[in-house]
Amino acid sequence: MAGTLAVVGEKWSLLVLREAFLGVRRFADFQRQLGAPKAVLTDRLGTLVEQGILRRVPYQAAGERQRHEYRLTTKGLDLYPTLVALMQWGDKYLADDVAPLALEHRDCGSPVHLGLVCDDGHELTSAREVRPVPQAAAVTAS
Amino acid sequence: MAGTLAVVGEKWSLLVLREAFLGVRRFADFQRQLGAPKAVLTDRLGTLVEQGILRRVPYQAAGERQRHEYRLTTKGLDLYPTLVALMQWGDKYLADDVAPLALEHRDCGSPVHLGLVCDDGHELTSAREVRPVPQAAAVTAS
DNA sequence: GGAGGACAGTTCGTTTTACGAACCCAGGAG
DNA sequence: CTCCTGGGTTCGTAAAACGAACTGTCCTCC
Repeated sequence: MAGTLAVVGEKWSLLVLREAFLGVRRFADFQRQLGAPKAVLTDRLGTLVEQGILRRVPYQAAGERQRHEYRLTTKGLDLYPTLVALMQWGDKYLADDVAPLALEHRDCGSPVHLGLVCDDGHELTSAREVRPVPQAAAVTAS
Repeated sequence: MAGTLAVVGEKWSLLVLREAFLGVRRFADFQRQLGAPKAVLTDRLGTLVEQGILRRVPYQAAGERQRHEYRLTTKGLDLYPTLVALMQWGDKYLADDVAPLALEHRDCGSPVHLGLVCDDGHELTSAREVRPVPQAAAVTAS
């Protein structure tokens, strides 16, 4: 967890990723949506690319010179639950004036939410139902 | 989401909460576990209390003077999925040398994981299966 | 009753980081 | 040839984080 935060815990990283999930790909659009200083944005996009969370893909729009855009990798897509978790908490407790975003299952149209589920199929409602069990490190030596 | 990050997105906040979920309650213990500067810790604990994520509870251990400890509120407990999301991503991609923590359902003993589920009961495997639908703000007017 | 020791902080000076504004460069459009 | 846009870089300043030292209260031990 500490490691994850070291990777995406800097000030704008997760917001950049949110925009990426919403389809933003170009530098200027990130900048407009977030209002972050360009220098910071350059740095954040750079580290996200370094970490393999985003890719820089060259592309060429008609009648424009070559540019590159930023797209999520699988590693980046797997951060989705984190974003959703932050979003759901915010929707529940912060009651922003900004409209929340509903998520629906593309296949069936039902609303989607994030839940803790156990391999027996129960869905848990509270953190209290979870017991943390420290694991031995993956030691291969005797 | 931006709001959530404004609340818990500062540098040590989520790590403090992780420790809180693992049962840490006292200032000195947080400090020892995290190695954060005391000034920062004071500040983070303060804002978390202000935000109603932690409570400061006075208590008195046998043969000690009165102290106060920090405990999670419901609002704080509801951040658990966020922490789990960060943890699972880290376990998957970061392969720290530190031992991961397994989570099991207190009732049935099965491992617990975080998943996106829709109200029809499907569990989704990828962010791609989700369609974000912008909501109108909660306007009560016509 | 005085010394020493947690515990829970403050205070202070230094180093990082974020911020905002200005500047730079390339390619197309007019 | 000049202007505009996209994607940056380079400043100087303002805000955080850091680490070490200092404060104060109560408790135990001598």
